Amino acid sequence: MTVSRVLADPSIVAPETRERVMRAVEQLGYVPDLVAGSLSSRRTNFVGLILPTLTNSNFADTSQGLAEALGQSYQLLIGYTLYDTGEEERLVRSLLARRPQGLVVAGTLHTAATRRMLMNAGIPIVEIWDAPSAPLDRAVGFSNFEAGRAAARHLLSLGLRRLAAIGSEADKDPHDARGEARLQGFAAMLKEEGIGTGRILRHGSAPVSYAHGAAAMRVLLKEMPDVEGVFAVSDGSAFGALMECRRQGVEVPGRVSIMGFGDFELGRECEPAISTIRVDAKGIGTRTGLLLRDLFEGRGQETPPSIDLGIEVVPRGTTAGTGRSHDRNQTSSEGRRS
Amino acid sequence: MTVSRVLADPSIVAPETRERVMRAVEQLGYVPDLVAGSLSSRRTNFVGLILPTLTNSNFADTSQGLAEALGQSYQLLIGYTLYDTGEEERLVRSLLARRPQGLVVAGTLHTAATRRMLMNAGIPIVEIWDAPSAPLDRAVGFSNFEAGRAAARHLLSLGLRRLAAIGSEADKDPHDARGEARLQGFAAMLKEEGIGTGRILRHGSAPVSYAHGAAAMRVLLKEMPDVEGVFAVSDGSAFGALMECRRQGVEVPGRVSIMGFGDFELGRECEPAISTIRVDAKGIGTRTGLLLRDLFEGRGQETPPSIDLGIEVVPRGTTAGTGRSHDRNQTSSEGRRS
DNA sequence: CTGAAAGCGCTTACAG
DNA sequence: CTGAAAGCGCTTACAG
Repeated sequence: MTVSRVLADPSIVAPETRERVMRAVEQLGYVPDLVAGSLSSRRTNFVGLILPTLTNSNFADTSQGLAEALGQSYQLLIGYTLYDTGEEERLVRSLLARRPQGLVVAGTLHTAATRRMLMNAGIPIVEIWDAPSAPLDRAVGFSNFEAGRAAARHLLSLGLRRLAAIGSEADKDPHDARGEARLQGFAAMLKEEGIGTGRILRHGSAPVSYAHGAAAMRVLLKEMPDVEGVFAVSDGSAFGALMECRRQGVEVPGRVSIMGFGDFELGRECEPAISTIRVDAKGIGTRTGLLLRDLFEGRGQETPPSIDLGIEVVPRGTTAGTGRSHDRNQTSSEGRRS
Repeated sequence: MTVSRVLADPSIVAPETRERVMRAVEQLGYVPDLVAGSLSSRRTNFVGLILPTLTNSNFADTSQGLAEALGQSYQLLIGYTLYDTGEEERLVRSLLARRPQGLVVAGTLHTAATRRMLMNAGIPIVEIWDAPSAPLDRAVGFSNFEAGRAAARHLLSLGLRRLAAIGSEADKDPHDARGEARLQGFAAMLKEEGIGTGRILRHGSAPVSYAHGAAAMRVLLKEMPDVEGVFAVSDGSAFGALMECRRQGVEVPGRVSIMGFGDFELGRECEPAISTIRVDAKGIGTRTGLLLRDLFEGRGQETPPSIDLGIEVVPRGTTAGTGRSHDRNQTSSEGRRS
């Protein structure tokens, strides 16, 4: 028990004893067993993290941010759902069995059993990558619906009128609820402007990436050859669409403007650079980590349950005006909302 | 203890008792505490995974493969080193404290303390993403040196002679030992062919990605304007180099051929598609997972300590011959080695 | 087939 | 400032 004290807080042990213990630890290569420690102290220092996939630079950034903000004393327990609600339920159950002190979920959060388990877990639950007004417990994110609206508003502000959006199928099981919210925001904005809903193309299943964007663009160019502006629900998909245009000799942004989402490094480094909606992916992780540490230490009760980190429109090389812009709305940025 | 039996193996409990237990479990929402279970059974069912970074699609693929092969009963404990050996040591120590049953390391594996801890851990250690002839314990990967040689051989076979390779600085801490091995293999091949070592440009620090490739290419085009072929140590870097060429109006592959490494989805979907060296990133994870399960169950002792999954040259749109190809070596594939 | 006992390796009070 | 005792919630033999 004295060893335990030396390792936990050396200052409360007499210098001479401390030295003796340290020497023994060194010689034996003693590494304390945190499994036993966790059981005894009822603190595992685990934080569970549930993501749809890790092959998405945004989610990778979020988990890096979370790991950094939690610091060395907490260990992340990561699981992937592949956008499947059944898999998510299995994952929540097995993570909870490890007795994490908090659970961070960017999954689809669907089955009733999942919700019940989360509610009854007795630990802080943080839903990330969306900012619902009434989260299960807490939320850190932004409004995906607003992101879709902002994309539409930007394309409209350039004078473009024949618009489309590409995402994945919404009513199947793997499915991407956040991407769907962006599509709906996009359609809603067009409706507000009284120009129909545009063409909302739900193609293939989540997760969407390069190949998805290329395939969807191929379909779109065939069925709507005069399309002027396209919003893809992720930068990966936007990149695929851009490459498909290049293959078909369709000029971007000359003939069609393309707008992505997520501000991936890929889009910044691409030539032309991809116009996008920036979200602070790493910041979502960092903010979540800080919130959890507060909650673990009994602080943070006054933090609002839903934290909205906002979005920002970033116009770059893949969008351009038609010349006939009769724009009422010239803003290129949503700014920060909270 | 009967509850424990029902949950572990229902068949050994009388049907009636079993039913009673199941009903109670259901009603109470009982989730067994694996922390206590682990301590008692001395099996945590944890597998530690140490990666340089998750923001690299290859490593993300490897971890997905590993997770799938290990299956539901094992939980991955993931840590990032950011290519820093000190961070790696800290990570190994804290992972070992969780008493994993196996440890998978794609880190840089540098400090003496790290090696000592790994040797004394008493669990299977699998080094991945390289296949050294004498691993610490076991290894699953391929030869990075051979990958570099293969890249050089491919560029030479196209008749290109003014060659260069771009990677990151080798003698600092963060540094990428596997990327460096590729550079050295590249230089070695050129030497074998008696045409010097080419220009080996070690620029910036690991990890290398899009922006790195662009910056390195900028430097290279300035100091070696007549360069004919470039090997980048990752497809991310190759993509950045390709974009930089486009910005500067340098035709690829017309004026300069570019070759990457890793066969990222990005390179396949890019236009022109990036010539690369394919490694089976997900397969490395899968193979490692299967090996670990064998070892956990007392099998797999006869498996060779070092498993080489081989590499394959994949010529695509960013490399083309000069016309003056006096190639002795037309092979476009390394095939599978073991 | 089921239950009582011991113990996994720590931490947390509690004495001294 | 340091040590002896109890206990965290399971699993593993061992009896019955």
